[in-house]
Amino acid sequence: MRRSDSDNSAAPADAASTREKLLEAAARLFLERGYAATGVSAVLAEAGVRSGSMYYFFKSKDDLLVGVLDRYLELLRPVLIEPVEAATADPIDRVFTLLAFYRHFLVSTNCRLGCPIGNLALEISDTHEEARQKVVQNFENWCAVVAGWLVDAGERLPASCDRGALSRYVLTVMEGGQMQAKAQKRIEPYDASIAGLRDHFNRLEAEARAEKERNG
Amino acid sequence: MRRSDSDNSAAPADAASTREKLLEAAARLFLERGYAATGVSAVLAEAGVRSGSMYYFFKSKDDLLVGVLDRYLELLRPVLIEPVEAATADPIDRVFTLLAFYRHFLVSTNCRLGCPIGNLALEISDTHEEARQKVVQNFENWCAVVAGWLVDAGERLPASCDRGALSRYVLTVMEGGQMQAKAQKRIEPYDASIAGLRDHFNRLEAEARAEKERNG
DNA sequence: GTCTATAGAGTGATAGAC
DNA sequence: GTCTATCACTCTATAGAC
Repeated sequence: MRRSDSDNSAAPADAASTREKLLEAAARLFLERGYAATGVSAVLAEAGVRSGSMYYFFKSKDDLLVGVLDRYLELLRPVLIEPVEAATADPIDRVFTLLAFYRHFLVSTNCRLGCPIGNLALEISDTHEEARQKVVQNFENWCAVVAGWLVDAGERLPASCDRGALSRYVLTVMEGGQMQAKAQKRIEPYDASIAGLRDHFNRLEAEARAEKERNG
Repeated sequence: MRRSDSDNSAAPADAASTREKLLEAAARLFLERGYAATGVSAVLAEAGVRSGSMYYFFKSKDDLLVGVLDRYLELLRPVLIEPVEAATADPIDRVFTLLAFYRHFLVSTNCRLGCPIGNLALEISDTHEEARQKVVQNFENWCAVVAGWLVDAGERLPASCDRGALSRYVLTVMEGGQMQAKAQKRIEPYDASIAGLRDHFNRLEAEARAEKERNG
């Protein structure tokens, strides 16, 4: 399957690179300005790509959005989860290390941007069905990882504590905290939200310890 | 100041009504489609008003957005707080009655729309400064009311518990829960979020009771 | 696969008569 | 205060040469 000899059609050059540049530019602009407020022409300018090329890879602006959300699905583990697991061994600490990663991103952008998935979730869920499903998948995968850590925490959480439900609660607090940080352009609301969650975890861990003592 | 005799200029007819219709239409459409995705012409059609009239009351689309957020500031007490306080006397229960009001709104729209303020918060905070400040004011007023209830709860919460911080945490959970409900088009994620918060409150109340016992 | 050129509809906003 | 008409621009998307 060499393409160098008699393949005189569609010479791919670096096809991946063009597609990549479009996804990267679109992701950045959708995050900075929102989906509807970002014109295709802005994506093209940012990517240094011409209209014809974009519509070769993506059949519409909507399709580009779906591509961006697919990219986020791919990036979850290498960009977020693996660094967290490498940095932190303790399963409960991993949850808060993950939340600290988001904090770092917030601070490094002066709290202007917020969560890429969360922003799109609210903007497009009711009007772009395919993209909405990708948002849900992003949330699901995120929660599955966190739920795994909570399962790893074993007896450090009460036996009655539903790990899946708690992982979704962690997402709730993370997104709610980022929303307020973005609105206020200050990190404090995010920190306060995580502190609230930390307090909740402390109480869950205390209950688990008491449980353990009672049972010998 | 009668306007019926020699006032041959700018006969106000029902000026308020036109402005009102525009705000109502804009609020509905911004909620259903988002700010950027809503054209001025759609607002005009929905309100049954012509372009010239709109630009008499609002100097730009942005200005209309600010007007909508001002309207939400006005509506907080009559539409949300007063009904909650009328329905529920217990200060801590009032918090969860308020959260149940949002649940009702979510369910009644099949979880399609979410929180009007939260949606706009993420869409416009980074690009529309004046509107962003109105969003912040909406959040502040909401939290001030909730914080007041938490203060009313007195010794039912631990002495060390910061009521203002807790009110913001309640907002965090409410917004994060609505985001997931909207993304999934199901009420369950919202209910699970509120259940998580309820569990946290239960533990805070338990600690307050233990505190009280210790101190006589 | 990439380019240019452009279609065709829609955008926010304004002017000026009434 | 409301109306019509319209400007100047941007939007997404496509056609067809290379």
